[in-house]
Amino acid sequence: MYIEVILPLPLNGTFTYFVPTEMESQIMIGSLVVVGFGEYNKYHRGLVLCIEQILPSTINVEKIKPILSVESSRPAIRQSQLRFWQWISNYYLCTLGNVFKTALPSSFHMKEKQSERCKIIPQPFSKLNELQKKIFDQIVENFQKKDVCLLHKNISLGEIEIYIHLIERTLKQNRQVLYLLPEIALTRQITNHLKQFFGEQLDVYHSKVNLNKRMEIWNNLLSDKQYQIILGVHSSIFLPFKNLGLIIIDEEHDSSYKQQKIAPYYHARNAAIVLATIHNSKVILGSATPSIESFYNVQIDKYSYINSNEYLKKTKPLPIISIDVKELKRKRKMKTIFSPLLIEHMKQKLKNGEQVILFQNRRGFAPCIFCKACNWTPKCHFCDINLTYHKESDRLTCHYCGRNYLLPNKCFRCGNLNLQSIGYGTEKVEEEVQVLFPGASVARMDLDTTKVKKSLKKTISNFESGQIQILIGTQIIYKGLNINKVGLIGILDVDTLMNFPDFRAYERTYQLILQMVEKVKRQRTQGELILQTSHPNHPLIKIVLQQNYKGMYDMQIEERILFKYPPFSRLIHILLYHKREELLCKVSDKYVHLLQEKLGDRVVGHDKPIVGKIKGLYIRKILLKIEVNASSIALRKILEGIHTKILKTAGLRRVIIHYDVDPI
DNA sequence: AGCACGCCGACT
DNA sequence: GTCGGCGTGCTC
Ligand SMILES: [Zn+2]
Ligand SMILES: [Zn+2]
Repeated sequence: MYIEVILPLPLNGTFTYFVPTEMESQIMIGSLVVVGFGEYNKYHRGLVLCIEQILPSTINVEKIKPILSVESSRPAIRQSQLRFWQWISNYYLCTLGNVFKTALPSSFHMKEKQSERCKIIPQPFSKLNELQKKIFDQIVENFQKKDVCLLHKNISLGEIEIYIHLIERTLKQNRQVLYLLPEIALTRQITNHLKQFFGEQLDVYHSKVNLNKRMEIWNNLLSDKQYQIILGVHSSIFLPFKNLGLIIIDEEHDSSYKQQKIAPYYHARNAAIVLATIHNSKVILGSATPSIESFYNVQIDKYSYINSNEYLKKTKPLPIISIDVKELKRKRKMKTIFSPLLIEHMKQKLKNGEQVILFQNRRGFAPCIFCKACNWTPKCHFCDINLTYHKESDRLTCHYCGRNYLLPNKCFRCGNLNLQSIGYGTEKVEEEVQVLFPGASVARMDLDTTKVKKSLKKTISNFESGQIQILIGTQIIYKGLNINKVGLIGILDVDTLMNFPDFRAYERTYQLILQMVEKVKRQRTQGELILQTSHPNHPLIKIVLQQNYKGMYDMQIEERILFKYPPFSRLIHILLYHKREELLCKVSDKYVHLLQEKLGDRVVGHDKPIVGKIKGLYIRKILLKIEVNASSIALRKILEGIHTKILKTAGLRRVIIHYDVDPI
């Protein structure tokens, strides 16, 4: 007996192995086998894709090796999952081996915590209030017509109660539920809440859950033992569900849903919607700031829509103040990075016993230092980027490769001793706060402070208990920080957020600020937001001040139409990496040429990305804009053809090629 | 991807 | 002489 297996490698196609007679009875399609691969017979786990009694004539008999053992005779995946894998591999332009590798719980990350297993007696469901009931009924009604419903959340809605009732309804129909969240840090609260009602029926699945537990969840789902609820992050879309009835995708706008590290670079929200069609399942997308894409799908009647704001009586909007720092600088009133008004409000809030959060999405002390005489700036030797000065470690650090450098005492180019810094990160904010508010207890929360074990948890609990008065942080403050006595959030530099060179920058900025607004509104304390910007009259700032989602959408959708950006096209980034820049340019030109032959003006451009070199590899980026209704299989064939052509060309073997479909 | 083999320049 | 970077072939 011979079998074709998928191996967890970025190689196209399957590999043929021989099955010794004594193992034949254990082999089924979907079984897991252990095989030796390559000259050293490296052990790999393989998935049986098909079984043959006779050897296919295309392969040399002598090459064929026997399998070493059967790891799992029972199929490890369901038939429907294979179709899903195939879709992922075609759409996200990767091999089935890539999908196989990410889909199965791997024993790679061995550092795990013990999962606590406490018996909980399920409580009766709490009753929905009038509004929640209304929305629940509306969702159920919408599901009759459309499979996907976008729920535009509002803080006073209490959507979790609605979700709980929808879950219960689905379980009653003997169908499974997948509840997706963008980040592990957000699962804890929801777990605790859901456990109260669903007890053992709920399982949590993500990479911090220990491997045994993950295997147990996988096997339980395979053996039809119970109908259950899975709460998890992106990877849980690969679990062997038998019969999904509902997928809840909460915070659907969050870009963490997009896998960035290894192929397949899938978007879990979009993939989950495809998974839902395979299962004939319903989908709820929840967000207070829906993504442009999802809201557009509402406009074209693909998704149904419920705006909870329409059901609620108008509450007083949270005060947001914008401060014109350009004007203040001109009048020389910006003595620090804080405007006088911000300082005034901070003093007031602290006097009231309230807390203050200062947001600056940049860690370190200064993002760039330069020579006053000749403008020289220290750069990373391996990356094309300025080094960030970190005062605490007194080093220059590259944020792309992590290398540290000693601080130069003079300019390397002209020897001048006068080195200055421009811009500011959280460390500098912290320092200035300590000068301005000498008595206050101040903490900083960024990648550098949270790298230390348990320090994130400690800072969070110290802040929540009120011991910390002023918290300075990067985006990390979104991770599981509950606030209840915050009187003021100051966004110190809205301009860098807005001016980020990406067509989604305005959408992101809006979402980031309005998510803060939602956080502040959730608490009893009346809070406010202060935005420091140089463009107080910018349309986006005005829209943010009005807290006008539709305004943001209208403004953005116009731009998307004009420049044919998503949702009016599909973007694909082809990223080329190589050590030598000249060679890379040549490949890039050739690649573009070959692409243009087949795809014409869908090849929009190729250039150096903002950071043109990372970890010693130069980078070129080719941008494709593809029609939304184009066949991904046809496209895959074209790209595959060009890919092999390039790699077969003499001298270009070592070029690394990555496809990023629907890049974020 | 990851490994071995073989080629060529450069360094003790 | 030999070490190491780099191109190439190959994995059932
Ligand atoms: Zn200089
Ligand atoms: Zn670097």
